[in-house]
Amino acid sequence: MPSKKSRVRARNVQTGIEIRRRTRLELISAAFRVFADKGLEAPVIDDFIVESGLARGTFYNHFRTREDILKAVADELAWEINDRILPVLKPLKDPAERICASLLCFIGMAAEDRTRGWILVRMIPVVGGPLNDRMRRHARNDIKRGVDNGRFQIDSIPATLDLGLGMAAMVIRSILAKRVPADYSRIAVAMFMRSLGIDAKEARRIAAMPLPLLHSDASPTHRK
Amino acid sequence: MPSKKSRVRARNVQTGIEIRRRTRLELISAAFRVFADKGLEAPVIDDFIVESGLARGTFYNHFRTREDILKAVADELAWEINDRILPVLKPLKDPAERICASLLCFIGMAAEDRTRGWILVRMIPVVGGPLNDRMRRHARNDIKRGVDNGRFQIDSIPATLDLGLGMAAMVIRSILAKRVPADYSRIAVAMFMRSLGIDAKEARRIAAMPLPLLHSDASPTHRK
Amino acid sequence: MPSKKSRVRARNVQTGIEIRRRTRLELISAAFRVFADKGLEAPVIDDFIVESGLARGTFYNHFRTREDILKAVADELAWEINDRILPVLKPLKDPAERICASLLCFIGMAAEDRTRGWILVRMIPVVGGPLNDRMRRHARNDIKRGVDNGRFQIDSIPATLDLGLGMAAMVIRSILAKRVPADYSRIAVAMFMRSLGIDAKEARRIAAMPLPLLHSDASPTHRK
Amino acid sequence: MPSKKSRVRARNVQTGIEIRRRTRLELISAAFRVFADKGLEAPVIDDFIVESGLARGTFYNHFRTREDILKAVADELAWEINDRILPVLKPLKDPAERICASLLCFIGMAAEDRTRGWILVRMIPVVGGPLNDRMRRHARNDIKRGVDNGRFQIDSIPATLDLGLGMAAMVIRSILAKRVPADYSRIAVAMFMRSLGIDAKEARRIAAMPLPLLHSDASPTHRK
DNA sequence: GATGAATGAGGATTCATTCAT
DNA sequence: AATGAATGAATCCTCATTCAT
Repeated sequence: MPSKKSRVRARNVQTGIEIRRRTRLELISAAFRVFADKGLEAPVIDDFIVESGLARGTFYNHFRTREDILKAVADELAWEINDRILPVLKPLKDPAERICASLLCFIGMAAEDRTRGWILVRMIPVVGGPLNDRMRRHARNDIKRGVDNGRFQIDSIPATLDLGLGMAAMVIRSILAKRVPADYSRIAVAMFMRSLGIDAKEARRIAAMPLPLLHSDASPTHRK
Repeated sequence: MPSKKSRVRARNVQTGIEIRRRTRLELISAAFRVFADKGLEAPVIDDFIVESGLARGTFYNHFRTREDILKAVADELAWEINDRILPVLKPLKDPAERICASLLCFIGMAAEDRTRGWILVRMIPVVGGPLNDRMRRHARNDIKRGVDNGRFQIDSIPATLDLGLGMAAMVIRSILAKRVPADYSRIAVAMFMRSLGIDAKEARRIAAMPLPLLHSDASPTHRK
Repeated sequence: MPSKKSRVRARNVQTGIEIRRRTRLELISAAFRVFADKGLEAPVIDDFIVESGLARGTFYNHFRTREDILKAVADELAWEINDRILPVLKPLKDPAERICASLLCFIGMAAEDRTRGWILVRMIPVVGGPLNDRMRRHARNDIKRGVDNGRFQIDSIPATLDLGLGMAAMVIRSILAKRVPADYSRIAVAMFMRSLGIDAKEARRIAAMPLPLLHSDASPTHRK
Repeated sequence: MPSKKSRVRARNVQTGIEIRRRTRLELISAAFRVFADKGLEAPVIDDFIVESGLARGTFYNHFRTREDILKAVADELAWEINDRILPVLKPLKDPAERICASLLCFIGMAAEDRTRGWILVRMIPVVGGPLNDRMRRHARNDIKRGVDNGRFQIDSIPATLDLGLGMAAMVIRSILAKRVPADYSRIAVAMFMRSLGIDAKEARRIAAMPLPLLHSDASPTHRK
């Protein structure tokens, strides 16, 4: 049985770790806003400090460079997106439907929050693929299963990813920068489905699937 | 009839403009070499000055920031690319072939020179469309003609551009960053053709067209 | 009788001189606006060039330094002010009235045009006395005559000038910067008259003299 | 009762603030010496850094421009002047004597040190009134009391301030720039007193009051 | 005489990083 | 762990001046 002293010690350590975690999250969230505001290259470490209201030294207690914190922000983002996409994918079996749903959710989430959207637009060409390993695994699996069961006819999985991601980045960009029709993302995703070998009619049908919180279904939050 | 004075004046101005143009070009060309050498982020304005052999003030007479001169380099690049694509397009009548050739040439030229490639990858999401008006006009015309003569079935021209450009950017990126097969760009472009409604076999056939100086045909210069 | 040739030559020279004079005036007038806008120290030569629309070299054909053109502007100003004050003084014999009228006109002209006003406020402490010799001569003469005929009792002419000029500068400043009553300058000048030995009632009477275009009589042009 | 942690924290913050204050004062004092040495316009930021022995970045942590630090120096000066004037005023009850003493001390201190003098001459038209709130309060109170007890007959308090400050600025300027008699400031202040309604003889009597360290009593430091 | 392109010394400014508290 | 003052190398930028046309 642990002594009283060691229990107190444990709680203190616990609290310390907890505080540290929170400080870290505050820095990440501030950095998120800063990157959204100024792009991925312009920000200087001072911007993160000012936005977070924390001290200069605190930043260096958690991150060493701008690149470091950008990575943390991107990671945070990828997890958020995963968390929103997975429940939607759960009931879907057809690889075509799963990929379509993933892309629509992805685009939808980006369009729903300008900050998040611009970070993604700027990050996709930098990262050059799905934002984290979990996403990458899911994408590859779905594509492979579609190929295996004859739903897709494609010559290269990397090329498929390039096409899908490139499309997504440009569509998000268009939604953020221009006036586009409400079903713009569905049109673009349907086109992409055809490049996998799905015929036009079927592609349109799939891309019309009902989804929570899509750009096409609800007017996006337009915060600057 | 212009007076002697005004003629002299005109010549002086002309000469001035000519000198200015040349200086500007020299700066742009030096900047291109610098970007090639150090990447897109590292260079400082001093690098452009040293490389060009011109004066510090001269740089500021022509550009205000690093971003500024990068944009000028990209613009110059767009014109070069146009100049390379147009002769290739000349003999082609079929809109599908024309679009395919444009994309292949574009990707090919980008892949052929790492500097050029990274500049393009970086500029595409910034510009959000064809890199200059001439390119944009050509692209739109070909798509429209394809739609009119029944070659393409698409629901949105902007979505088509987003798909094509996004694909191009990511493919260039993959060629520059990863090991990809020699015919990678042809595979990706063929996929894109299918999203326009071209059937798979035909798409592959078109994408296999012979072209001068393509990534598939000549190994790219791999300077870092 | 001059030959035709020499007459043409004469006209040309005449025209040349005329053009030069006009260019010079244009530079001075541009500088006037610039000094008013940015103060006496901030402007750089480029500001004069941009404001005038003339060429860099042209500036150097007429002036060598910023100090040079400031002097020219001040001179121009002094002449303008003289030209407005002298006709007003002409009918006045009493030195008290003459000095009062001079100060009121001076303040009035400064208040009437913000540009002119701020230049004067900024110049008075720099010049430290009447703006040019003609003004200085007039002021001294009037003070001396007032002393000689017993109208003024003062112990020092320089101190009198310091008091008058200092008052004028601060009053102009107040009119330009704060809300002051319409007869503010008349109140201040009346106070100044008392320091010369004029009794209060008389001072107020004199300071109430009718004058053309005074801040107290007509609402000033408030151009920025 | 504050926890040990918060007490430690408080001390740390306290110490930080203390250090910051000291650094700031060191910069201001170095700047004063630099202004004394080179005049008000010539110094460049590097001069302040070298003179203070602090780092370049430290300057920018406290001030943004040369004008900024000049203002800080002037402010410091205003406090010093207050501190010198107040003990002199203490025994004086008569508002006329108090105002007279204030002006004489003010002019005297300015004349006593060229740097201080030129800074004041330059700041007065910029600030347009007493240099800080304490001075302003004192001046207004004395004027009001003089009006209330019938010692002064004036029509406007702001005009009185304009007259007094304008006079002081120009008198300081004259003392610094020209050869003037030893009792110059007393003559000018006596004139000013008359404009408040004090009769000539009384004005001269008051202005002759004995004062410590006046221009008339000690020859000023004439460093350029 | 007017023009405006180029020049480069001189000075201003930033910002990643350290470190005592 | 958090803080924030100080640091100074690296970099940016201005602007008076020249000079060929």
